[in-house]
Amino acid sequence: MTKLTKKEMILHEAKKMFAEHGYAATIMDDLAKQAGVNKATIYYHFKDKATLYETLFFEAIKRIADAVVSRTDALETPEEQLHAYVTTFAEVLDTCPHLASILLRELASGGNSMPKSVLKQLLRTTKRLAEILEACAKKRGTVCHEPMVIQLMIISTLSSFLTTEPIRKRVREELDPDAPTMPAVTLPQLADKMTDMIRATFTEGENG
Amino acid sequence: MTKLTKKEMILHEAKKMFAEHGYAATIMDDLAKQAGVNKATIYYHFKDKATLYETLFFEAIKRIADAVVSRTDALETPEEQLHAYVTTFAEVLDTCPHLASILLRELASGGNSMPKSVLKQLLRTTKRLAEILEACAKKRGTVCHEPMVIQLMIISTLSSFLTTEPIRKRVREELDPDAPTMPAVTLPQLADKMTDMIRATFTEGENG
DNA sequence: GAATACTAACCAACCAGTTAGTAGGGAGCA
DNA sequence: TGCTCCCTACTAACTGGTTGGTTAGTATTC
Repeated sequence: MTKLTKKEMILHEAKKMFAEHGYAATIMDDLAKQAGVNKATIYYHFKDKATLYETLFFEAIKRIADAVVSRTDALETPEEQLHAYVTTFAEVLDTCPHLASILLRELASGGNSMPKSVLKQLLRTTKRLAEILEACAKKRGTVCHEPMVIQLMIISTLSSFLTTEPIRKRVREELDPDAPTMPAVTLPQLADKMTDMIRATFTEGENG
Repeated sequence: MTKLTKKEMILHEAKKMFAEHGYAATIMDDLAKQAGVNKATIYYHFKDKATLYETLFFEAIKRIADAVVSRTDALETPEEQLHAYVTTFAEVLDTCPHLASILLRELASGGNSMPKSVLKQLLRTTKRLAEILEACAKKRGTVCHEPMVIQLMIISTLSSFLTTEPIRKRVREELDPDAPTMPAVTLPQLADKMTDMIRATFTEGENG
């Protein structure tokens, strides 16, 4: 690993801290200390706390959107595309688990502090998923389910799976060592399982 | 609606504010103003900010756990129980949508600030779900899937459905009026759909 | 008179953001 | 080569508004 510049150190530590503590509870003095930098250096590189957050959030979400769109575009059948969609989402979240926390927090606050730029990237993925689901539905002669529900399900489930590892550990250690805290499931397995579940909503058929 | 006591007003407004802004960004002066109460009155009724949060969080989570356990206990078949489980979760969250935000935020932070008392209540529901899923699996001769994954999926999906209404509105208004922002789906419908999806994981069979 | 419910005013710590200034390196010039 | 000028990157120290929590005291009820 090559030595990081101070600006990179700030970005790196900020991602961690925003994920761990949330926007409000991330303190700029602490960030400076963590990054091994004078506080004013942060303000030299970034306008203010909000801008720093936006920069970070946008980069991460764009990485997901790009990956999801390009990976699904390369495939033929909508079923393969669906699988690639979920798996890619999972993979990118896994390489940047901080994003999972940040996303969940944004969901929690109803997107209060979600910049428009970020929302646009998110919408890119939603539209891609909508196309895929519609193609799936058409093929089987059923209706296309509301894609945003599926989208929400995918994001929130994958994200919370990643973020709750410490909770599950606490449950095992403090409360009940025999609790069903899914020791064996991995993220790719979860992605596969979710793909299956979504596919099943088509074969099950509509009863509503 | 009968007039609320000051203590009740504090609890009521606090729930709203913790949900909307999160723990750190909820300011006690603002809370006092919102509740129409002197700030010292809050500290007369509650030891400190953390205790207020705990009290509130515990009451809400206990309400869910009680409802889920008693409602599922009253039913015979595991399929009915599963449906009741999801539906009850959805109903209670719906009557107290603030809890959804708070839960998501706790998931996001890996349960950092989750009191043990709350965790215990949550574990009660997880164990109940594990029993139900095991019964489902036994009946069909398949394996019991990791119940905590299903639990996470249920909680995070229902919660984010409730909390993201403002985001979806923003998408429609600011970005794209034709975006697939699920205008027609209601919470009970979502609960039904999720029940179906979970059931499907049993009939689909194991391929791993 | 003692307990309960409440308040105005206060305080110390905290924290986002600023200021005024330094170190160092490169371009232009004699 | 030596000099000035400027620019980028960075810092120690400060500021002023904010915020969790306290205090000392009042009104009311039992």
